[in-house]
This record gives sequence, C-alpha cells and structure tokens, in this order.
Amino acid sequence: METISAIRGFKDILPAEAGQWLFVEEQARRVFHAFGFRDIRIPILEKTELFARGIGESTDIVEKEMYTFTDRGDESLTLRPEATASILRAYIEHALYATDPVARLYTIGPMFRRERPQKGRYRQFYQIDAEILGLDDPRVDAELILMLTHFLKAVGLTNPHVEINSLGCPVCRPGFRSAVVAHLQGREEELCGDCRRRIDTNPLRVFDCKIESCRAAVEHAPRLADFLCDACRVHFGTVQESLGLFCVPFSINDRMVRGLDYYTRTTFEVTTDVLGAQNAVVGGGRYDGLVQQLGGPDIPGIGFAIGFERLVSLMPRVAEDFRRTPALFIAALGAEAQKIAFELANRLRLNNVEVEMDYAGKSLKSQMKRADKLGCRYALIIGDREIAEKSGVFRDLRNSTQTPVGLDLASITGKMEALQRGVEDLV
RNA sequence: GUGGGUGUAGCUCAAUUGGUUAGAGUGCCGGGUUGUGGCCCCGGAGGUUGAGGGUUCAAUUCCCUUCACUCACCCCA
Repeated sequence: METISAIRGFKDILPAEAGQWLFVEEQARRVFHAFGFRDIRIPILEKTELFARGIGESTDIVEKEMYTFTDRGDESLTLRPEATASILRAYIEHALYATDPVARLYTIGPMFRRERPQKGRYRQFYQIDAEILGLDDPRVDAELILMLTHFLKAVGLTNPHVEINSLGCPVCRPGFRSAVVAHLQGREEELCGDCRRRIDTNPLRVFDCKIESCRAAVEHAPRLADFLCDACRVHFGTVQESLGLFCVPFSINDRMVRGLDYYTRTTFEVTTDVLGAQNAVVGGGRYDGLVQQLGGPDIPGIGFAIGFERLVSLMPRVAEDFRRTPALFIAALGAEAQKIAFELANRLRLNNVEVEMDYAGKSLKSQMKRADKLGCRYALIIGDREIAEKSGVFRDLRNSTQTPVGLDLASITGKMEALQRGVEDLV
C-alpha cells in the first residue's frame, strides 16, 4: 500500500514537541485569565466576505494569500488567516455587547495562509490571539501590552522589546494619507511596481517596503506624528505614560504602519534581541472602527496576535526540557507477576500516577532498559520471589538504590512520596 | 507566483572516472549477567537508492519528466 503523507505546508506537532506547546498555552491561559480574559472558540472556516471586509480588500492577505475555495453550495469560504475578524463576527452575531459593555476574549489555534511554505512558515500556523472590546481608554492599550510582555517573560523570552506607534483616527489620518500620497506622486519613478499601485490602494504600506529606492523615497515623507489630532495625541501620550508606570521598555517607531487596513491609533509589535528588529513575534493594535465596519455597533477594540511557532523558536528552554517522563515503571517477571503488575499499574493511574509497564513478557534487563529510556524515576520489580514474600523490589533509578515495598497502592505511593521528599525509608 | 539546492535504513549521512552482495553512526530488537537500566562489547532486523522513462553490457551515479522536501525572493495577520 502506498503511504499517505500530510499535504504540502502542513505539519505534525509530535509528542516530543507538544510538551513545549502545552507549556506555552498554559502560561498564556494563566496570565490572560488574571487579566480578565476569557476563552472563546471560533470556527476555522468563515465566509470569504468576512475577511475581505474585516482585513481590507487591498491587503496582500486578501489579494493573494488566503486559503479560499468554493464549497458545494457555490459559496466562497476561507480558512481563517487571522482570528480578529472571526472573534468580532461572533461578538456581533451573539450581541455580546448587550450582556456586558466590555469583553476580553482570547483564543489559541491554527490559522491558514496559501503561500509557498518555507522555514518556519507553514500553511497551517498557530496564533495566540487576544482582543479587548468596548474600551477606548488608552490605559487599556498599555494594559494589554503589559499583559503581553508579562506573558512573554513567563515563557522565558529574555528581552521582549515593544515598538509602538499611533496611526491616528478617521479625523486625522486622511490628512496624513493625502500628504503621503502627494509626496509619493512626485516620486513615482523611484518606486517599485507594488508601491506605485499602493499609492492608490494603500499608500501607507509604502513605508513597509524593503526596496532601497522606495525607502529613500519615503525618507523625507511627512511624519504621522505631525498630523495627529489633539485627541489622538493625548491618547498616545497616556499609552506611553501608562507603560512607563510598569517599566515596560518600549520605543516609538513612527514608520510602523502594519499590514492591515483596520488599525487606528495605537499599533505595536514585539521583537526580541534574538532575531534582530526585523522579525516581530507579536503584532497588534487598536481598531476602533472595525466592529461597525462589520455591521455591529460603534464599539472600539484592540488586540494582538502572537506567532506561536516563532515564539517557541525563541524560547531559551527547548522541547527536550518539557519531556514528560513516567514516574514509575513496573517490571514484571512471569505470568503471575504480570497479572499483579497490570492491576497495580492501572490502579495507580486511576490515582493520577504516571505508570508504564511491559506487556510482552520481556526479560528484566530489557524492561529496565526501557524504564531508563523513558526517563522513569522509579521501578517496581515483581517476580516469583516477590510474590512469595508479598513484597516488591522498589528501585530508585537515579540513585541506583532499592528497598522492599508492599505490593499495594498505599505502600507504593507512600514510598514514592517519601523518596521524593528525600526521606530514607526505615523498612 | 519566481529562482536555487536536495531526495540512499526510523533519523543523520557515505558509496572512487558509471562496475557486480548499497555501507557507517545513531535508534530499534536480542545477547554478554538463571532476576536489574545508564558505560562497554557482540549479534540481528531494517532499503523497490522518491516515482516513471531514457542512454548503457552495467545506473545510487549520466539525461528527461514528475512528485516531494528545503532555502531564498514576494509577503508577513
């Protein structure tokens, strides 16, 4: 039979790696819960129109990177490229704003992009996503960033650095935008094809272009900071003050415009000293008009998305550090011992003790080998002698010492606990 | 979507100008110890050399096609 492999750009997270992933998720949930966030589970498939409207028609995501297909009902569906649009859809659809004016929501799960896979960039990738809806207070922006950096430190990132910017609001951004367009229109021949097109579609994106001539062309372009209206200026100031209160290290990057259309006011990215400044682990920002744009009431929002794989790759503790090892291996010799081992192993498991045993009737040597390979701290050896004496051999594989132990749950768990406390057993 | 690189054992890799039974390390299984792991020693299993076609007396090696993986570009939610 021909074997079947995973499809292009999709990848298995095997147990050897999954322990590290679990750790990251646990830390996220712990920290986020403390900050009042609640888990929300949203579908991974949505109507294409949701993303077209939510993310912006002229973004690269919507233009060419979405995992879109037509289902049998002739409806265009898309595997979600990000979580924000889906969360807002659910928020609006269930009128969560009617229950509580403030919603803090997070979700952890797979996102999809239809790109050619490369290093660390698969078609299915994972994000940790958090959104706050119903608050436009700038202190909330700072609070969200504080939570984010706190989480990043919890998983061991040494030097998370936050870059922030303000993109203005519908009052002041149009002025900036037209100033940028005016600036660019005089320099069209210096721009690459994409950027020339962007003048009409998404002029601010030109700031993100890596091509040298484009960078030069925007070198003396108008500065966003000079166009912010009073309200936005005050807002941005309070964000900075609030971050300072908790000594969150940040810098202002007024060229950071982010790839999505919906952002307003505060935007931010997190980089680390491991990757250099060009690769962000987290991107986020405020999107005060988005809920309304998706057909909901005029409710402000702010959120971020953490790239899971990238975060994992930046952690100082590697996958091996999160290996799960059974606490006890039960080695049995002979049919009678196997019976006892089987019952003991599963009764211990029912009591939440991680136990492994051999079912194949292998030699004691090979069972001990396996116990060692699995990283078991203790082994319980049961053979005819032990059955006759009603007392098993309890071996500490780390110290290579062994003592007798009763063949009952209480004796075994008591022995393990005593040894873990470092108490020498008296028997 | 564009360009480069690579496909040989579960994994990491060898194999002379094309040459006869395709090797090593590691992992796996077993033995060296009548019932004791790690270190060491010995043995064993495990391959359609990605697939298909071509050239040749002979192809892992050369050519073509295809698929996969991979790196980079583009872009990055």
